[in-house]
Amino acid sequence: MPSTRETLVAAATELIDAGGAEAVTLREVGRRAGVSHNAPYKHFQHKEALLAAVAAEELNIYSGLLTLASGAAPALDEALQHYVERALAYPERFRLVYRRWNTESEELAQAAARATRVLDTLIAPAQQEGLLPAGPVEHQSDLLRAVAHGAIELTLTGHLGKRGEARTPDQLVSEYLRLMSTA
Amino acid sequence: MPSTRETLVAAATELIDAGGAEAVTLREVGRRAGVSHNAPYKHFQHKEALLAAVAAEELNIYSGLLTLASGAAPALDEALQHYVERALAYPERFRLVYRRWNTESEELAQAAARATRVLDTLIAPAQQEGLLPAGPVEHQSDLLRAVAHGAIELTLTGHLGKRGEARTPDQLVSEYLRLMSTA
DNA sequence: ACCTGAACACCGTTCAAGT
DNA sequence: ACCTGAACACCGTTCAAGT
Repeated sequence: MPSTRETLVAAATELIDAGGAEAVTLREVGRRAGVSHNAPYKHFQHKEALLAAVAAEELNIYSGLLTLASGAAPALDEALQHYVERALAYPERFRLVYRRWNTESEELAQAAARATRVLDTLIAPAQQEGLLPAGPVEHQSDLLRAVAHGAIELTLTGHLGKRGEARTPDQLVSEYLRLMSTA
Repeated sequence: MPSTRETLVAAATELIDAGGAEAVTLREVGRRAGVSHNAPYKHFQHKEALLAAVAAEELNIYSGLLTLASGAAPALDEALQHYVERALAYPERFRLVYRRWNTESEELAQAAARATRVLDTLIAPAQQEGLLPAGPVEHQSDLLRAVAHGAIELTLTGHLGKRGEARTPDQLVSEYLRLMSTA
């Protein structure tokens, strides 16, 4: 049976999926977990720390998707498709992960470092195949993250496709890769 | 002398600049404007409508920057630099503009449509000079917006440059344009 | 070590009442 | 037409007290 802490994280995740991070109240989390409205304080320093735990969990899932796409060295485009797919499946978790973090969380910092590392690892092989331009891995990695993040975020907030053509983030990422490729 | 409505918008903008949209309370807005805590309801339907007014104002400034960069037909890169500069100068307004809007605001919808139109206008000339790939204007426009938005947002939230190299959004946008250019 | 219930200082929003 | 003050139903957080 799950610990109270796990139950609290699960309840918070439910609320996030249903209405976003702003819909999370410790009182409702407590209610769903079957504890009092301030039991969370025995497991987390404050509300922000509970949210950080949810964010770290989701971020680690992203890292996993970028890793195991096809065993050892997943193709970059395939890995990115999985990432975008996950973001659109759990949009409110995505937005939580990329919020400005108001609290210091070792767990979250490590998850972020891992995700960055995992993506970086996919860059060099793609460059060797001519799928991405040459140059510092960090540059290609940052640009790729900017495109993917911007496409997802603008779609989720409804700021893309105001002209009615309804382009999806994965189409944008694919097009980016196509334009960058010399292969 | 400014109307009460203008005073309220100014007070809200101050609070946003100081602490982000979440730091805005109608009670503090009223205090700064020298009115009661629910006077805002005589000018705005609810808090979200007040925030929408601030967002529309800033969005129109973006459109202006993209337009008048050099009179008639500003260079794309120059226009984008001004846009990025503005976003970094008023980061909390930027984040407000690109929030998901929870309220229907005609003012805001028009401001957004104008901004989209203005950016689209810059694309075709850039394509003719070989600065951007050929193809539908909407495609290049969406990609460009994704890169710029992602670069700015990831920087503001502290999710870029975890490796310590501290690349700025305008560097990323410049690099994007450089890689896309065939001129 | 973990949890509860009352309390505190806030919120956004509504409403009756004033000018 | 515009504003006020009291009230309502919420919050996050703290604290003394219980097991």
